Amino acid sequence: MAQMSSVYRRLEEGAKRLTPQRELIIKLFLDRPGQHLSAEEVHQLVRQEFRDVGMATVYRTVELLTKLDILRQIRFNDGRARYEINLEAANMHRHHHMVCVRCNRVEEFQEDLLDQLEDRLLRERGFRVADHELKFYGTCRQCDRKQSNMKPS
Amino acid sequence: MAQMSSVYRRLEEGAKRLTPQRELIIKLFLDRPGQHLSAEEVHQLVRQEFRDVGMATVYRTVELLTKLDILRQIRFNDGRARYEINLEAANMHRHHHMVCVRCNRVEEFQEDLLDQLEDRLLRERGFRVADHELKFYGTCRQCDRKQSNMKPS
DNA sequence: ATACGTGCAAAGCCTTTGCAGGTGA
DNA sequence: TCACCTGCAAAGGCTTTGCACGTAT
Repeated sequence: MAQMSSVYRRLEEGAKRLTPQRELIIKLFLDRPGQHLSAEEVHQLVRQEFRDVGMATVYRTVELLTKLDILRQIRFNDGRARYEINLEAANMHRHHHMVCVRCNRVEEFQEDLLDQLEDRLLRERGFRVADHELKFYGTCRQCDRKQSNMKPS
Repeated sequence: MAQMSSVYRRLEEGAKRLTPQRELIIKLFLDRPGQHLSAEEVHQLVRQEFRDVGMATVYRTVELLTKLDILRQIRFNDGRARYEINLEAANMHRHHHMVCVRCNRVEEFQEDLLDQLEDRLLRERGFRVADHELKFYGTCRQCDRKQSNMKPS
């Protein structure tokens, strides 16, 4: 798998070892492209295969992987950090998030629209964009329907 | 001041009292449009005029004001919540943020570009956007210059 | 041998909550 | 009076750190 070897390479370049714990955590994310796991969720999943992994290891690993650009940290407004695999480094398009404020599900969408905006920020404001983050909060289709269905009653 | 009376009205509609502490906190934000204060910063500022205000009051107040749409909660990636006055309710344009990853300064910009995107999300995905949030991370003009100046050395 | 990694427990932030006392309508 | 507010202290989450013990090179 091309993604895997790229991940390994980046670990080596960072002079870091590929331990079983790290490998498992990386696989977790590779198996779930587009999922946004909290440290605790990662911990639970890892434990299913490896009983005595500590939270500290999970935190240290996701921090490491984020520094190596293998993961990306996201924060929705629930106060806890979440992580997703950085597919951009694997030549995928950047994506953004739609957070349903009723069911808390997170959907994604692709968008290139921001490129022109970033150019403008550089020209007009001298701000050189390295990364961006776009989130929509609202109601997803299902929740929207439920709400409509309830109105007649 | 038109903004003030609108704020008072919203407090009353929420059946809430305008205590000295609350008034001070609101004024803090009105005096600093476009600043993003953490609870602790608010606490320090409030204390300059009112020695014995507790953190709990600050937290309870910003939570209340956020529910009343007087403030808006934002989270940059430093783990703590920040608050800014919601000028939209005072008929100002929505704005977004550019966070400089070197000096941590936060600049703002206006943007309407997202409207068409929101329309598309509704049509194509059934997602009804209520709120959105766009952040750019990068280097501001000053930090960018410093970096360029250092290269020759 | 030596630097790196790990689990555990403790400590550190930021934030929320319980409570007894105070305050405004 | 009575619901609302407050400060204080304690408790709650999430996250980081110290430490002694492993482990790969």
